[in-house]
Amino acid sequence: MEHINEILSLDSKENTSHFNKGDILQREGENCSKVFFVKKGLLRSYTIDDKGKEHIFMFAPESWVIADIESHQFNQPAKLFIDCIEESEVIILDRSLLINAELNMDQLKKNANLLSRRLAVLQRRVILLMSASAKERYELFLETYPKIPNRVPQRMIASYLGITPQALSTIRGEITRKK
Amino acid sequence: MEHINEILSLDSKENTSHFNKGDILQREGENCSKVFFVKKGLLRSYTIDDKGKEHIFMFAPESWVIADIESHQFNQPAKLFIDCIEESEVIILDRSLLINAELNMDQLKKNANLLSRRLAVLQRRVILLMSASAKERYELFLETYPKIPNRVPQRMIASYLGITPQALSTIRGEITRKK
DNA sequence: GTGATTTGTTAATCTACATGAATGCATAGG
DNA sequence: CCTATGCATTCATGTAGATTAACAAATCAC
Repeated sequence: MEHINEILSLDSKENTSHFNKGDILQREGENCSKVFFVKKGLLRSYTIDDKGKEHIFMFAPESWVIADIESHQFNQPAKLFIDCIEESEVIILDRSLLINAELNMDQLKKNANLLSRRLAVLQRRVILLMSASAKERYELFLETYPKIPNRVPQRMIASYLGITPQALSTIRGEITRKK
Repeated sequence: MEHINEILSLDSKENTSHFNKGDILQREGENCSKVFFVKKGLLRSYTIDDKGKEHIFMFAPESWVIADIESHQFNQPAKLFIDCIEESEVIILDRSLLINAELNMDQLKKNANLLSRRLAVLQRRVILLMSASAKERYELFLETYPKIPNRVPQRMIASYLGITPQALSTIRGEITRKK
């Protein structure tokens, strides 16, 4: 998979910022057009609904890109919070760089491929949310992202799956009991 | 919004195929790498789960593009069915055209923008599926796609929202009763 | 190290939505 | 034209997962 630093041929050292666990890189409502490339560590993006409940949209481990594309595209203030689950090193880019940059053909094609991948993943996620039970979604999550669960508290996995920590705990109980 | 025929500067008449209501353009399991641009009419893509239940992934009215990006990206047989809700005129392209075509800079940038739009829409959809009630999702659907409901049976709207036709009927009852 | 906060688990209850079945209407096909 | 099939609605019942609460274990703050 192509990565944004390859695409833009970034000099990584100069552009890298360092963050501690819990540091918030973007807040809901902020006027923000940043794109975050994770060199090291683990970020997440999430919304907080009217009842104060968090809903994790995605995790971004090493070499992933994370951004609030909806807000960028519709020129709205940020809908997503983005923060650090672990101590992280992050390259922060402005979206305009990706739009206006003098990218060559090859870089543009890589970028299109990166976007297509994300689309593919989201297509799968939507279909799962509509058609699969919480247990099925959890099991598929473990298969698809086997490294994430070791680095992330259960309650965040529950939040990503769209269920409560209690429900996830029960599911985990069922799975281990069966073995 | 840029459209795929602009991007590729297609001679639309030569490439257009005609379909009747109910015609199926792609079936699950097929080895398929097509992209469909809707010149006229209305298509939809959907999965059928183990219990035989349909889950509509998207509607594609005039000037929209519809494809099974997940299957394309991961080189898998199609997961989605694609068929006609209305009599339609469709430009069928092979995905390879979009990858390998000698697109110029401008076309590539338009394509990236098109992909970003779709990502933005899917980001919103995932967040809604996780955080909003069926009623909220229905009301937002009406706001976002005000023309679709007139052209599509209720059961398909229900399927798109991830609920049963009965549940949607009850919601509609509540809404009209309040007015 | 000690108290305080966060986390994971279990259990009792509640609720949004699914399921299944019955009914009236529309549309289609012979 | 009449019958058959599909569609929307309503209602009775079932259920996955939410909510609330209680508790033990882990982590954090100082």
